[in-house]
Amino acid sequence: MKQTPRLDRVFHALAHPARRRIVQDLSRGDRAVMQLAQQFTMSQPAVTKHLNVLERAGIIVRRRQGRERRCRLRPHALRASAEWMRRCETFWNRRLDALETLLDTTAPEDR
Amino acid sequence: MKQTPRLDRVFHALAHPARRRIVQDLSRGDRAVMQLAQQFTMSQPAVTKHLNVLERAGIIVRRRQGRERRCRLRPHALRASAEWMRRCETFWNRRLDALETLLDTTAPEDR
DNA sequence: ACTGTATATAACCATATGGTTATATGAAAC
DNA sequence: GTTTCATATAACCATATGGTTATATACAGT
Repeated sequence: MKQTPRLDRVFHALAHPARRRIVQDLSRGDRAVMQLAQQFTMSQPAVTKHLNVLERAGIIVRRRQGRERRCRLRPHALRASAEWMRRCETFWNRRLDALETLLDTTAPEDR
Repeated sequence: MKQTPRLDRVFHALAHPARRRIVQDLSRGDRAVMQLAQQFTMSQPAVTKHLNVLERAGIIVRRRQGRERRCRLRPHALRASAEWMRRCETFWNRRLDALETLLDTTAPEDR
């Protein structure tokens, strides 16, 4: 994934349980990297890599604060992906509605 | 990803543009594999692989019909993922609300 | 300046992903 | 039964992913 568009990156970022857990944690407030890393068995560099993935997806930002780097969620970044899924369901429902209408109008006696 | 839970598989499945395109196409109606493959420059086996990913995620099902195999969307499979994202936003909004309340009550003069 | 703490980077490794071509299978048509 | 069409599988390849350990960097405290 060299220069992948947002949707790719966001969905990919959310496809890993560790990253989802990070996101959920951040949805309750900002966290330093160590605070996040403590919850996992994996090494600190591994956590940093996950944070990089989330940052590239636009889901989080990191800013220095003293010697820590605090991570903050930008849930706005999830919007497009959520929209995509919603739209998909909408189409589907419209399809179901159409089917129902069809059944109602063309073959009521079959039901 | 050996025995990954649903969320992992669904998000991963949606992280590829070809697979999202397939899903969008299927949201307009069932399609045979060839019908789907024609839209892409990639080979038919590549498309089959993408369909496998979508099927393992529970997003589509395939059934024989004559010598074709028709693909059908099961948008229900997207539900859990959409919910997850929605919940994440909800937490975030609650946090913003709390912050606002805090600002209102503790330091109205700073605004 | 020196030490410790927080985080990032480098180098490495095993496995997964996404693609290819060639071939096998399954049902249809002749 | 042989051919043909639709699809899947096998074998292969390059690159990406997710992890590790060791090391570098950045700031804080003394």
